Order: sequence, then structure tokens, then C-alpha cells
Amino acid sequence: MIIQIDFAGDLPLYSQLRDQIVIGIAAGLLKPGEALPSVRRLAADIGINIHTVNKAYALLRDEGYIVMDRRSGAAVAPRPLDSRGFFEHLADLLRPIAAEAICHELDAEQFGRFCADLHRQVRTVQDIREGHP
Amino acid sequence: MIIQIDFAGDLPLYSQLRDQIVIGIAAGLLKPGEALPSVRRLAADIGINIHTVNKAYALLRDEGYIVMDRRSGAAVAPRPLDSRGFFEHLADLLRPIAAEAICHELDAEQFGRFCADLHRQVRTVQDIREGHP
DNA sequence: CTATCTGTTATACTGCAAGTATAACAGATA
DNA sequence: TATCTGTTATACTTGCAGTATAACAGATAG
Repeated sequence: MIIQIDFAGDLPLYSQLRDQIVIGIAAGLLKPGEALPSVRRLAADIGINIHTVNKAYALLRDEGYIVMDRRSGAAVAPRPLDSRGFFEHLADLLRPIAAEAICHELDAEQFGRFCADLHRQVRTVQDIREGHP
Repeated sequence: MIIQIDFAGDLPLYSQLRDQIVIGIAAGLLKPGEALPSVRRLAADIGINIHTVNKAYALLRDEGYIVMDRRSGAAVAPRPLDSRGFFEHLADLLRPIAAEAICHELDAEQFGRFCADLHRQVRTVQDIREGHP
């Protein structure tokens, strides 16, 4: 699981880190129950401050993607995740993006297909990196 | 075209305004070539500073969604929009969201269908507000 | 018991974006 | 001339992002 941070990007570091971990979980590089590196370790590896990693972890915990224990550290949350309000959350995220697609004259089928294809792409990154068993 | 701004939200005002206008264009409430309110007028209507509106307009101009003229003001950009690099842009926006959907155990077809449905919903807001001609 | 790991919390500081406020300029128009 | 437009400049306040240092409580290995 390699974390790539763009220090020159416009997204906050903790937000980039959060995204990378969610993508890592989705790709299967981080499996449910699997332990994540400690905040100090990950901060040292990436070269950022502990609190920045802590902020990303706390955000992921609040969103339900990871669980944190004072003794055993952080770990990927077990399935199934609590999905109350998730579709509303998803709709809020997607609305401005769908609007952009409409402005660029993509119809619903094209947009849906693009989203599904990207879903499959994110889901199968592990196969590219680790080979097909 | 009603603009709704959440002053208590975590998104910057100029970013919310930008999203609202893009959604308005996508919904057909703002048609290509149609004039937008001046920065002073819109700022006064919403109750925010001129520079905040100006920042949103400048962002929309840089993204190609509107055109600005010193004499005639701002207007919705004519179709077709310049779509160079748009799919890469779209993929960057959608990747973390698709990852969230995967974590919540939505498969590619479900996710694609949800995105397509939301696309249609954004596209047909005008019909709800103005009736079907 | 000691040392070391874990997350958690507190404090303080720097840097920068966001937002506001005021002002002025150039160009178009009535 | 007066008034509209976008554009630019300056200055200020506020709050977030990120860093740095430190300490605490609990678990664990020696």
C-alpha cells in the first residue's frame, strides 16, 4: 500500500491521505480488519506531521471506514458498514459532478457507463499491482 | 434561478456559488448565451461581498462554463464547451467517490445506475419548477 | 517494574486561504 | 454626464492547515 501525496496540490494533506486510504480499501489493498500503520509511523514514512495523519484517521473513523483502538491502533472497519444516510451523502457529492457532465453534453447513459467503468477500474487496481491469482 | 447558500456549511461561499450556477446551467434554468446577474447585483441579492461573487465567476470562466465581457457582463458559455482533458478531470473527481461506493458494497452496475439516475434528476429540475411544455 | 508502543489531548506558532470593506480604473451605454 | 459593466489593488479580520513539542492513559513486551 503506497501512499502518494501531492504537496503542491490544492487539496489539504489530510484530505488527500483520507482519499488514498479509502481508495486503498476499495481496491482491496487494505482488507477489513487489517491493521493500519500507527499515526507516528505513517507520519514519519510520508514526511508529514503526526497531527495531520491523526486528522485523516479521525475523519475516516467518523465516516466509519476505519476503527481505532487506543491499544491496538487503527484498522479497516469490518463489513458491512453503517449505510444510514449514505445515499444522500453520495447524491450530494455527485450532484455538482453530474451537472458538469451535463454541461459537457454527456447523457445519462454515457455518464452512468463512465461511472461504472471507473468503479471497476478502482476495484481492480490490486490485480494490476499484485497479479491475478 | 434561486441561489441557496449555506453560510454555516464547510464549503467556501464562492465554491457553493460556483456549484449552484453549474447545476443551474445543467438544469436548463440558465441557457447558453443567457446573461448572468452582475457581480454587484448578485452579491447584493445573496448578501455577500462582491469579491466572493467575482471569485466564483472567475472560476467558472476558467473552467469554461461562462464567458465574461467587460461591457456586456457575464453570460453562460455557448455549446459545445471545450472538452479537452474533461474526462481526466471527471475521473479525478469520481475516483474517491467510487471508492466510497465500493466500501459500501455497491457493485459497478448499481453505482452506474445511481449516477445515471442522479444525472436525470439534475437534468429535469426545470420541468418540476416550470412544468412540462 | 521498566521501557515502549498505541491513540488522545493540549498548547502555541506560522502561513495562507476565505471573506469583507473600500476604492479606483477603463470601457460601454443611455 | 451619469451609470452600468468587469477588473484590479490594498488592507484588514477570521479561521483552517500544518508544524512542533509535550504530556497523559492504557496496553504490551522485556
